[in-house]
Amino acid sequence: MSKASVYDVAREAGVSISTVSRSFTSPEKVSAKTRAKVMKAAEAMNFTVTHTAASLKTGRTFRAALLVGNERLDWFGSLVREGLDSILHPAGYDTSIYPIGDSEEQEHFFAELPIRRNVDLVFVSSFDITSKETSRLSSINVPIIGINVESNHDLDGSVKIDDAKGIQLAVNHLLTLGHRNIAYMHISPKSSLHFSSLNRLQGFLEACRQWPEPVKTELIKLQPGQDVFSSFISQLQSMESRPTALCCQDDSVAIPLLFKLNRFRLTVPGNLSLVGFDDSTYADKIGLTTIRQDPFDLGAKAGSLALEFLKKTPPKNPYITLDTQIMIRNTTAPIEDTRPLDKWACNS
Amino acid sequence: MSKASVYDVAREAGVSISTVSRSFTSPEKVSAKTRAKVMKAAEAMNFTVTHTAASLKTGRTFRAALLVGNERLDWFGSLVREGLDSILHPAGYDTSIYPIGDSEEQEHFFAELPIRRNVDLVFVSSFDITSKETSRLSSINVPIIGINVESNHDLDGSVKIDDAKGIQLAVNHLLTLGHRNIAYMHISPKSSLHFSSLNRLQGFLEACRQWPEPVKTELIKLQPGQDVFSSFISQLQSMESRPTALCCQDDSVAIPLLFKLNRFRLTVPGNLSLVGFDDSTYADKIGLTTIRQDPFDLGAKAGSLALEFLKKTPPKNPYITLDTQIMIRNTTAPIEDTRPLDKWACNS
DNA sequence: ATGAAAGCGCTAACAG
DNA sequence: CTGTTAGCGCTTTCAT
Repeated sequence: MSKASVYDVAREAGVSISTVSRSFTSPEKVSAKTRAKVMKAAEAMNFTVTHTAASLKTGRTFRAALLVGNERLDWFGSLVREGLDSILHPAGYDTSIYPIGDSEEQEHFFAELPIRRNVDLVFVSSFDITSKETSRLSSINVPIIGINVESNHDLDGSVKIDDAKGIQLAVNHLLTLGHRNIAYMHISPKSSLHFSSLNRLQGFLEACRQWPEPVKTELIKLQPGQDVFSSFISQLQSMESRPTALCCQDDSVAIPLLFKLNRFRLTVPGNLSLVGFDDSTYADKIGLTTIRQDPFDLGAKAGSLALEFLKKTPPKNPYITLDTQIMIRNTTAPIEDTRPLDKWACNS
Repeated sequence: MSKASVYDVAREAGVSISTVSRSFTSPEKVSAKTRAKVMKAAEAMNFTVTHTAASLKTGRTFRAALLVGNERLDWFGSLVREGLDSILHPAGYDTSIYPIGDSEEQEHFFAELPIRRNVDLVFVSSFDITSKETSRLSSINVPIIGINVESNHDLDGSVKIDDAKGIQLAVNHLLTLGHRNIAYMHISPKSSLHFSSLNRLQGFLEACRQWPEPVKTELIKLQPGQDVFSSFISQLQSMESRPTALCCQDDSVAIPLLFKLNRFRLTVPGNLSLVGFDDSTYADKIGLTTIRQDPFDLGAKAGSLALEFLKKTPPKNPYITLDTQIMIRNTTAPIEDTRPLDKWACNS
């Protein structure tokens, strides 16, 4: 039976209910002997503290909400979640996901704010939340931590990476290898106007511009759902000069492309140096040079940050930017090793 | 302020707290006019029902626990979670993950059963739980649903796929294409003795055996972390005859292998037909023939099942097996199109 | 249809 | 160190 309450345990152990309660919540306030008695009785009766009842008294729910966009939780989202949980769960917090998807759903959520008084902590992960919404969110009076969101406005804390700096790592690697004609492939921003895509694109352009020698850049747009390889080959035709290197917005475009290139005998890095972004699934096994970010760590850092707020010792700097790192593997090579791209692009 | 309670709303609306409560929990028991008043006041004061307080009275926590192994939540796990949430969240349930990892953690969890009286629903997803544990779990007296677990013992319901049947689909496809020498590549079971790997392996063997003509089979073992391609090539050397087709335990071994094969100019399906399992990330974009399962659906079905139990209308058949499907793409071809494997395998 | 009142199971003063 | 007591915010009979 799962019906034992503090009263039952108290009776069984021959103590008062407060002693039972204390044995669980602040063991140091109970003599070892008494506690032992209590614990024994509790065990025998399969007693467990009911969180919901405790919440009522303490005002803490030990719940956290993770707000995400309604896209399928991808590589990034799942890892963020895990990182968060890795910190929060041991601290006694349960995290649930609140998908804030289409704008109707979103409107409803922010109007009702169903999490008000039901969570102690709110995390907002990389979705396009307006500042009006954040400010409304802040009315629930619990710490709000952003994970990979653009602005820190009305956020108690945030953890993010510097996308522009990341792509700069990629560009500089290519420039150092001697490449002077570099393309950037990205998903058409009209459909997914996530700021981090924008930052990567701008970071790419900026990094090329800053190089002392002239660097030629080409932009390749991808419609969502469109075949990466076909788009690449098609848009190559209309370029006046062919790039020797290609930066991709993220691994999820680089990997299928790399795959098709291999399949159609276009060698990488022989014909083209290729860089991804994320260091996500398969990047390592496949040998893709890419920019590494660690979503698990983003989540974990966000969790720790949040816990600090709860301790009433507000962290000195609650706005964290994590470093990215370039993982140099087998898809980039010096320009000397690269045959001119136009040798093959036209008749493929 | 987030402090409005039923009392505040009652005062504001000029009604009793019971009326406020009823307006939210059973609106039909309140006259439309009164309800309107209540709702207006509630809105004005940003009132939201506090779940924890409600739980205390109703005995329902509106929480669910998803027990998983401690491996990183992968493609499968994340999708199961999402599917579960897609049903449970709209029904008012919050799901949190309880990683039951190393055996110490596991022991502690099952000894303490910290979720007792704290969740209304328990899901157990694909990890190796012993029947003793399941039975202990069932002592908490809430519906327990298995997702992709082997035995239904002590489980109120379960949702799974038939792994053996799935791999059979793959084998029969290859046999129909004329292949009579088929290899199976799997991760060494000593490290991950998940039953579904075992079922796939056995299903493979069984399917080959059942074919009216003699079929030669080869088993290729993979140590976790070991390079797939190197293992493949190495073990090929010691085979007396070379397979023309290869079934992989799952896409996560097929994809890197396919990639390396392409890179090293070993054509698929020209030299070898290749089949994966899962239809996971990139399988589609890359054109991998594979067996499709839908973890999202597994989760969703599990969620619906659980909800039925809560309605006190136990579903007639709570043990569901979902179908798998073969996705025929570009990595399999008739035997006539396949050059003998030994033409290239030895000098690569 | 509405209100009064009694807890749900726990924690946290406050006493002793 | 331990016990008594008063709620936390809600739901739910039971009256009216």
